[in-house]
Amino acid sequence: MARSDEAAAFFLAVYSAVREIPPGKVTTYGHIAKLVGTPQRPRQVGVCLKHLSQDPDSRHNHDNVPWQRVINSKGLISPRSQPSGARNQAAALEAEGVEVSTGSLGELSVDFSQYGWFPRSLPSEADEFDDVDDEEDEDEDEDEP
DNA sequence: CGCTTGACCTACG
DNA sequence: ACGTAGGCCAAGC
Repeated sequence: MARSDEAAAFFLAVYSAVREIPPGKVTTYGHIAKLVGTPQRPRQVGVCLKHLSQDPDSRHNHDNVPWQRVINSKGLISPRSQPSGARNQAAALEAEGVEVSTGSLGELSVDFSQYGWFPRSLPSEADEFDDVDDEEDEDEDEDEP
């Protein structure tokens, strides 16, 4: 198995995981990284999405992968380098029905307690989350020794 | 062909 | 609660 294939598999895994995110919900890069089996490589997830947005001809693009539903662990949208991208992502999230709060510095924050999609119980994703009532469905089908 | 940056996260001080 | 440090891999220069 060549490393290139591994990388490609990682890309596909990320796209697949992101695609699993239901509309109106958001998740973090770290969570996606865990879902793909690489909890120690959240950056690559972002890299995948970045290339994804510039790959309209590829099998995976904006229309196929809801990259906008992926944000950082702080509950804030990564400003990439310019607020344009983050702002666009926020707009897309709002279009999905996700409420995005804008800070004075132009920071876009999303409430995980409301729109956070987290299959399987994950450790402290955020800090200030005491009670999270179950509302969505949950599936467990993997194998973890 | 090698160094730097980056849509990040967790842990430690 | 915030700042710093370490890790990890790919794309860009």
